[in-house]
Amino acid sequence: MECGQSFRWQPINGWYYGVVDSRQLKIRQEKQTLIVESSDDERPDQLEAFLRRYLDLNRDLSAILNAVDIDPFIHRAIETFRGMRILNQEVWECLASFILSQNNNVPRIKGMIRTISARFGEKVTLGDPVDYSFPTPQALAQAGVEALYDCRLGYRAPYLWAVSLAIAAGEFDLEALKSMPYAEAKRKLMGFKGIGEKVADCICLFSLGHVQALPIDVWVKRIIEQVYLKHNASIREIRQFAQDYFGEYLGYAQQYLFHYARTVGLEDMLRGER
DNA sequence: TTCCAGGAGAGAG
DNA sequence: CTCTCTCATGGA
Repeated sequence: MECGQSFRWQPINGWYYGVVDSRQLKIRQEKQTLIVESSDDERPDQLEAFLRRYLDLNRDLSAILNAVDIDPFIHRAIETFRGMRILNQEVWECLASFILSQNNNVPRIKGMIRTISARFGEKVTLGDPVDYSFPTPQALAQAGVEALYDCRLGYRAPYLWAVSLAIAAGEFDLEALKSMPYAEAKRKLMGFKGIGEKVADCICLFSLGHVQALPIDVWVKRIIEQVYLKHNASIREIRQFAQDYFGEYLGYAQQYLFHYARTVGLEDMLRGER
């Protein structure tokens, strides 16, 4: 919930509160049991099916972790954070959120998303705290680019607005994206201004199920350069190495390394070498 | 004050 | 193809 995939979860005295697909969820894990409340009036079996999908619980995690547990560095990350999974997020929210993420820090990304949700989303709550659904493309398109500037999105405002317009007008089919192979979906996404290679990979990994995708941000770049290659490298070289080295579950490997470097420290990773 | 943040577009070489 | 500059904003 806190590893930088979703910007919508907040820990409040032992629970996580978040908004997913227009419902507020309140969740807590007790050993092998997940305790869940939803603001939506939905059948328990449907909610369970939804969460299994969202939390990627139907995937054999140990098989993936065994496949990428190939050196002391990632081994330490895996034993520290075993259980962390790649979420299957709603595509539109993921796309819009990572447009806002560029050249930005996590607290402010969360703030921007909170602002546009409060202004253009719908209220959803279990009581306290109140939260808001992520605004639809139609809502943002209708709001106008000036209203998005007012949300302090900076130069990202026109990027988000243009994407909202294209989707609201039916010029871009989000559903079609889901059935495309990785390379095609990525290329399609990069057609938008404001979506470059890194953001496209985030969308592919966090909402389209392409676990081979590798978002290369400043942290992943540092990790591959300093821990593995031992020299500065281009994005192309980093991607080629990582694909050859970690294989088909590259996206999962990346998330463990990324989270370890950010929370424990890159220095600690480097010291971990014998 | 200066630096940096889950980058990307535009232009130059 | 790669390199460089610039783009808002706010927290450290």
